[in-house]
Amino acid sequence: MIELEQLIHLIAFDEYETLSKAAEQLHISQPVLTRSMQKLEEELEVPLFYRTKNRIHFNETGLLAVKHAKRIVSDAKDMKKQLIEFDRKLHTFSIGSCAPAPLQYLGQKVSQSYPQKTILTEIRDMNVLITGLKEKTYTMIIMPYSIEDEQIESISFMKENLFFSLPKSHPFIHKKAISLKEMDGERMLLMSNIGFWHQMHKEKMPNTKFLIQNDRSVFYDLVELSTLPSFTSDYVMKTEQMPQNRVIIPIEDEAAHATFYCWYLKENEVTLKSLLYQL
Amino acid sequence: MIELEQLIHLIAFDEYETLSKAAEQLHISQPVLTRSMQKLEEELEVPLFYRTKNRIHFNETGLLAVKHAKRIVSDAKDMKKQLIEFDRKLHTFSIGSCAPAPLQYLGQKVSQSYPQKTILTEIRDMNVLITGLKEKTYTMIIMPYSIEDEQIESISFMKENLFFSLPKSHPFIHKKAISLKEMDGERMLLMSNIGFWHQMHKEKMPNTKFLIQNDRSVFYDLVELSTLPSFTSDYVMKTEQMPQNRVIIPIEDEAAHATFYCWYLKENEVTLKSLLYQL
DNA sequence: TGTGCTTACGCTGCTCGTAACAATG
DNA sequence: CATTGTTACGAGCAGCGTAAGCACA
Repeated sequence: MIELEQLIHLIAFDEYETLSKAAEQLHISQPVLTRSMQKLEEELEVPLFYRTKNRIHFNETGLLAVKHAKRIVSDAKDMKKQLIEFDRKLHTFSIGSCAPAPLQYLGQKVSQSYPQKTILTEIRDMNVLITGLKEKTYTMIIMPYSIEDEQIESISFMKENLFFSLPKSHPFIHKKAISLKEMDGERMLLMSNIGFWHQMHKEKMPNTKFLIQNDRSVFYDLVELSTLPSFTSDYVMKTEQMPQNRVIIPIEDEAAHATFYCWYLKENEVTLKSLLYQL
Repeated sequence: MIELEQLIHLIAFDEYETLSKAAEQLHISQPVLTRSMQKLEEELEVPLFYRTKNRIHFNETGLLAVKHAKRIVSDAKDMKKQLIEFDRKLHTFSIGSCAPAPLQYLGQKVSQSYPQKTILTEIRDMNVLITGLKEKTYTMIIMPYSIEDEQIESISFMKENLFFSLPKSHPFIHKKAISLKEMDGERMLLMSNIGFWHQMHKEKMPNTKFLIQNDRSVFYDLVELSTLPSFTSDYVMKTEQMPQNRVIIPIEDEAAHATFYCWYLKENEVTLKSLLYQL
């Protein structure tokens, strides 16, 4: 059987035009190349070169052989790449989410249920998530509504309710609840990367100027030191310390109350059983 | 780089299910297979097997690896086959003809012009010839009419005229010429494998019973020893000895006079120059 | 106890690089 | 005489098979 190494030599000779140069590029001695090509011809049982005493170049069969060789060698390299990628996916639990809170929660649960797996989490637009789930980029996605179709199953696993976080100087601090519309028109602090909540804010509060913060600690500093209103949620309040100088007021709108669902492919139900049991 | 041999081992293990059986089939010792598979895993940088102390079988990645391996190995084997076939075609001058006489003539010319080439000659139906020329099964074909299109060029190179060969007892022996129609209705001796002439005979002499002979020497014996009419041609008479007891009469019909043309692909014009010059 | 995989070990022979040689321009 | 390809030669080690070890049914 021919060897891949011989094919690599062949391709190098095609590229560098003389055996000497090819040998140099391959970091082998030139006689090795001579023999390698001789042996390849023997094994293929066809001549691949025209030879004169100190010059060698491809004949037509040789040129055809190069084409085959390139394909085979690239296939072999592809094989390695694809297997590594496949193996990586086997050991990765990939979660895509429409919002940060349920992602954080689910991430914890997954790392408990599958301690040997790498966990990969992302916040993305909902249409991207659905495509990704079907294409198996994601093992599981988190969505704010449920589904049940031929491929996909879903279960609810947490709720999140938004609140206004107002400075004590704010005129609304004595209200029992406030609507988004009532608050619209001010300037507000807002974290970036909050998934579908961001879209909701833009829609329901079109006249508000959101001062978007990428850095979590900067955001909290500003909440503490400024009189700008901001949002918070019951999940955030459970997991993070609240500043003292703020009044928390419920939001009336339906849109500020989300129920989150895990979506997963039915074909993965068995593998996911232990996790689903936890939720 | 992985080796094709390792992939062959992998495929054998897939087929025979235990290393021992695969090793036996491959005519190698079993430890060689153990090491070969270990090394393959190392080089691919992924585990391919589940192992217990005395049992080994594929994991999911391994099954995928087998698929890749099968493709690569079969490609490598294909490479050899295709190169051999390509090389063979390079050294073969293949002629297809509609009739035997011009084929014999052209065959001689070709073997003079390309003494290093293998010459392959066939008599086939004309539509088969044309397809074969386009598909490069034939280097050149011989047809009874000319052509000139985008791909194909043709030149005339010989004529052949048929004659009746009659026993001296035949009533027509004093005629200057006879038509096919006049002779129709008798029994006649005919060689097989005479290409398009056969079709012509059947069309122009529908009431004649042709006694077809496969063996050339039997045909000549019958011509000599029987009183059955037969055909001959100016080309045949030039190259073969004529029996004494026969009278040769020209045939009137156009259909009994053929001009033969070499057809070849324009792209081959350069390669064929020395031959074309001879014709 | 037989089957199957892995590891240990020693030997063979393959393949490497160096060197010498031949041809070419 | 610099460049290139082929052949000769000796050394090193890669990979082979045998044998021993270990687990399992």
